Order: sequence, then C-alpha cells, then structure tokens
Amino acid sequence: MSDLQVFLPDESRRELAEGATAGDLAASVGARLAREAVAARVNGELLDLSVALRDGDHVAIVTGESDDGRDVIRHSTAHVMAQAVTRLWPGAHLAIGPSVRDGFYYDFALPGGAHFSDDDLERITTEMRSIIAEDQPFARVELSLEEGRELFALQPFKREILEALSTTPTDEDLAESGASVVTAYSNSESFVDLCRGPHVPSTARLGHFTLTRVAGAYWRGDERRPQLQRIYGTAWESAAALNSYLDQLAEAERRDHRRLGHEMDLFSFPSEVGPGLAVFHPRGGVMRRALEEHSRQRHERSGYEFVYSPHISRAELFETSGHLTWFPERMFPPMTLDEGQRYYLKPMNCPFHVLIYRSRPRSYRELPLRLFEFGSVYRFEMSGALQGLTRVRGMTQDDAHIFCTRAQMSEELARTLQFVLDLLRDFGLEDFYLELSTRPGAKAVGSDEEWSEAEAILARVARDAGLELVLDPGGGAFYGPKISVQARDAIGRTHQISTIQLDFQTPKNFDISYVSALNERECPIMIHRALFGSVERFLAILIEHYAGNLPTWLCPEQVRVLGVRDDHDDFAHAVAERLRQSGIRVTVEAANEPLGARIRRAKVEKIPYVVVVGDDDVAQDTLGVNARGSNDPQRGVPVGEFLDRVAREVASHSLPEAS
RNA sequence: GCCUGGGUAGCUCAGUCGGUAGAGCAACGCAUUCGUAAUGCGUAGGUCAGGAGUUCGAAUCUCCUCCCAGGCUCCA
Repeated sequence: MSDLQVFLPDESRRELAEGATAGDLAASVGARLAREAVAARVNGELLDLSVALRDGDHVAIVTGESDDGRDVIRHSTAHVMAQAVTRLWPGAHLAIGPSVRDGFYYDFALPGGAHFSDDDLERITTEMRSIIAEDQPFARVELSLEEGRELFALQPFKREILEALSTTPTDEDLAESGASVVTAYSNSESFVDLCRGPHVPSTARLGHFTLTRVAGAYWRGDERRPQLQRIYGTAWESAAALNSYLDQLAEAERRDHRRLGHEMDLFSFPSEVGPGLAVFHPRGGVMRRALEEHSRQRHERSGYEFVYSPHISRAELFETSGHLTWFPERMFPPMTLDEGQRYYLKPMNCPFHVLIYRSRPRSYRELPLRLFEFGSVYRFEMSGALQGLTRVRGMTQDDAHIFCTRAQMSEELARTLQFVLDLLRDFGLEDFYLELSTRPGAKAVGSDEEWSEAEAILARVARDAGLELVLDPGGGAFYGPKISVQARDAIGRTHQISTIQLDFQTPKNFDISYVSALNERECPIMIHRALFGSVERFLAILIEHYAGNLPTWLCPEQVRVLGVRDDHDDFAHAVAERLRQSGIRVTVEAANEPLGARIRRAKVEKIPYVVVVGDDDVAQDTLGVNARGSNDPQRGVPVGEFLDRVAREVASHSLPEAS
C-alpha cells in the first residue's frame, strides 16, 4: 500500500508508505545509497534522515561525498567530540561546535578554568573512537523554550544562545516554526546537546577524523568576553578523503614561504630588529628588485608619475586624514620631539600624496593625476597576528593614488582594474575573482548618496571585467567601498591581492581642489590602489605559488656553470662571462667535487639551468643544459643558442622549458 | 593583547632519574679530476633563546622576559 509520493532530484516519482522517512527513501532506492546517506535535502532544506516525508516533497538524499554531506559529518563529529570532552571533564560547559571549511571545532569552558594541552587530544580521540564504536543514534528532540531552559540549566553558553533566540527570532526557519521551538540531539541518556542539526543517523557513520590543534577563542569572538578552549579537527567521508586532505596540508607546509625563504636565503626576521620586521638578503633582494623594476616599468607606461615621501610625520597629518581617529591602536605610538611635537610612523601613504597634489593649484587638464610610490608603511599589528611576510609591522606598498573628476571616475576604475589584472598575469597568476566590499555599518563617513553611487560604479566595473564577482557586505573602508582582486594559487588557495578603493572623503578632509573648464573650483575624487598589496606579501604568495621554483626572470641565480674536471673551469668561467654580459645571473662552481654532487646541490637549490661543460664543449664551443624539472639533459648546445633561449625566457617571464 | 605548543651547532633533530654537550647534513682543510641528483679523510663549530632562583651540581626543576608557530563568531 503506497499513499505517499515524493520527487527525486531528476523529477522521477517514488511511492512510499505513509510515515516513511528520508532514510526509508534512500533504502528503497538502493542499499548502497542507504549506506552512504548522511542527511536529506527536503524541499531545499537540509534535514535528518529520520524526518518523516510528506506527500509531494522534493527529496535529495545527501551522501558524505557532497559539500552538504561533509558539513553534516563534520558537525556530527564536533558533537561526538563534545560528548567525549564531557565524559573526560564532567561539568565542562559547551559553547558552539560548527563545521568550518575542511573541518570543525568546538568551544568549551572546562571546570575549574582548566586548559587543554596537546596531550589531551589523544585522550579525546580515544574517547571519540569508543563513542563511534558504540553506534549511538543521534535522536532529535523538539523542545519549547521553557523546556530548553530547564534542560540546559547548567550550560550557561547554551542558555545564552536560547535567550538570544527567544529575543531575536531573526532566523527565518525559527520565525516559521513560531520561534518557540528549539531542538536538541541526544546521543545517549547521558548526553544531550542543544543543536540545530541535522546530524548523521548514528555515530557509526563517523570515524575518518583527526583532531588537529587546541586554541583559545573568545566567546562570540569578543575579547572582552570569557576565553574558551577550542579544539579544531578535520573530518571526511572516507579514509582516502581524509588522507588526501592531510597530504594537501603537508604540501602547503613544504611550500611555506617562511621555510623556503630561509632555505633559499631570501630574507629573515632578526629578533634584534623586532617581530614582524624583515630584512632582505642579497638573493631575496634580487628577486624583489626584479619584481619592483617590472612594476615600475608597467606603471610608467600606464601614465603614473613617481613620488617619494618620508616615513614619519607630525600627528596633524594623520588627524586630518582620519587615521588617528579611526585606528590609532594600529599605529605605532608617537615619538615626542622638542616643543612637544608628536611624530608618527606612517601607516599609509595617501596623506602624503594628497599633500603633493595640494602643493600647487591644479587644473582639470592635469587629471587624472596618478601618483605612485613604493611606500614603506608601519602598522602596529597585534603580536599574535604576525605571520611571516604576509602579516608584518613594516612593509612596502606599491601604492598609488589617482585624482580624477567625477566624470572620469568610472573609466579610470575600469582602466585600473584592467591594469591590475595584466600586471598580475605577468607574474604567472591567472585565476582571479573579484570581491566588492560595501559600506561598513558604524564606521562609514560620507553621505548615503555618495556610497550608493560609488558602490554602483564599482559593481558595474567589476561586472564589465567579466570575472566572477562576490559580495562582501560591510567590508569597505571607512572612507569608501572597494574592489579587491582575489587570486587562486597553484594549490587552490585564494589570496586577496590587489585592492582598488574609491574615496570621496579624503579630498574633502584636505580640502583639495582643481579648477574646472568652467573656471570653477571642484573637489576631485581619489582612487587608492595597491596591486601587490605589499611587496613582501606578494613575494610570499609567489614563493608559495611556485613552491620556490620561480620563473627564470625572478630567480636570484638563473644559471650555474659546472666544469666536468677542473681543467674545464677556465672555459666554464668564459661561458659564464658571456652569459653575464647578456644580463644573465650566473655563477660557476669549481670542480673539486664529483659532478653528480654539484648537480644535485644546484637542483636542490632550484637553479633553473645547470650548465655542464666538458672536453667536447671546450672543443666545439657548446655546453650541456640540464633544466629544472627535467631529467633529460641536452648535450652539445651551442653557447649562443642557449643564451638566446634564456634571454627569451626572461623576457617572456616564463618558466624554464623542461625539454 | 589572550590561549596552546615550541626555542639545544648554519639546518634537521637526539640528549634517560639533575652528574663533563651528541649525530646527520651544511661550512672549512687536505686528498680525489669525475659527462648529469650525495667521493673519502680530517678540522672547526655551543653563554642549550636571555635573566633570576632551587641545588654540591641545571639543557633538564621553578619564576620572569624575549622570539617563533597555530588559534581568537564561515553562529545552537
């Protein structure tokens, strides 16, 4: 007898008995699906498999191999972790335990203010394994608010969540269900957790997880509220998926620019200088110079003019610009000089560029005026936020400020965006999307009309660029909205690189103007833009993108010449000199070790070309070429031919051809 | 800033119960002269991050400071 009809994603119908659940549906489709099912999407909503279906429902069975499925697995694993922690630390308070990208976490407050240590992860893991082995069902319970308050009387964070739900029923689902029903999941008689769900049907569906680290986290992310103990983990639908994720992590670690930067002798952070302050070594210096020089040339060709400004300034400048109002805590404390004058290290270049603009009257004929500077800025980042070259206290921005009229603004933005993308492509980044950050709630200055206009223009320019556009509501700076260019690197991570910001405010703060064609005094618009973000961070991204195997034009050492025996060393030096005269960065390593050992060293150092010269080469003016990434060296290549090849590659910014 | 973990030779790491500081690689020296990913022998290298304390004696135990790594609302 079948008195219930549901629709599958392919619109086919399925007859089921009255009272059938999503789990029953999965079973009716096939044993394999039933085995792999973790949840169901019913009429678009992600629900437990135990949900009773109604006539006419559209149902998609969710398996572990989907994003939805992994979310459910991770969320359920977090739940199991909470149960394990509760068993090991009776009286622990539970906060929240969501799934996050690639994993999950759960926040706890342990009795007596105890902390987790790394060793605890193993104990918790063991406890979790036994909970999973117990094959506990995740039983959904619906409660009234009052019942919820009673059930979680001893859980202050859960209570706070309940109170928040009762006073702000903003969530649509809750509004629909009357805002008075909350749900909990009970795994066993001894463990119940307030949770929206859905969950896998039973703990036995879990198991491919690893607890990764312990951390502190403030309740609700607010440093004025209690600090909780957080445990992060990752969980997947299969052992293979888990291992592949762990391999990815290992690959990211191999590419880490801090490790490579040290190994390749590019830069360091001497503790004598201070945290977050890097020094560049000669090899890193070569790389940096090549990058900056290329950027300079591109800017020159694109109509930018080059300016310079000092690293410190009187407080007045940053009072006018608003920096001291909006983020004084991010600036280094001032030094007070004679007569009580306060001087600050500059956190941004824009105020200086505005003063350059203001140094004399400007005509509309000069606009757009594009001022560029490799400007070093200093920001007092929280010590815990510092991270290699990507988050530092001293950095150099490839910063420019464009002053233009309102009428020019749209075209100038489009042009700037195109320029950004072209330049990034020169460095081998190809995969982009754009993010539009709009008005931040409280901190924004300026009128609503200005903001709407600016946001609309940016949105149009972004759309016209033909790239994927993601919205970041409220992510703009206090003075204007921005477009940021996000780039995906070789292992699929995304980095925010360039930003283009519109600013109506600073020109007003500094009261700058130009004389229009109608001989009237007008206020220009300012566009802030940094393409690399900071030179340091961009280098870090490139190092990781290429795993240290940089394109030849950026390599500190492009060619290393090795003589087979030491009586070939003179010829090796002669070859090197010819390459050097063509602008190639080349060294010679003398033949006092076996050739294989010297080749190995050069390979380990990621030199693009190892050149070997022996008897035949001396006789015929040729060389042997062993390119990076190749195990198949070429012999008898004419010196001139090799020289052209490297020169061509440098000019085209490409990687060595692994022939 | 706060939480957890860490800091031993240039690098990667060992160092037991508190009892004279260890290895491999790198560096340097000598020998070796070799055609595409590790030649042999030898030498040198240390305020065990820094400071204070406990102790007959501290890399090791205690406290303080510095630095590094991960984390600090992708919401029940």
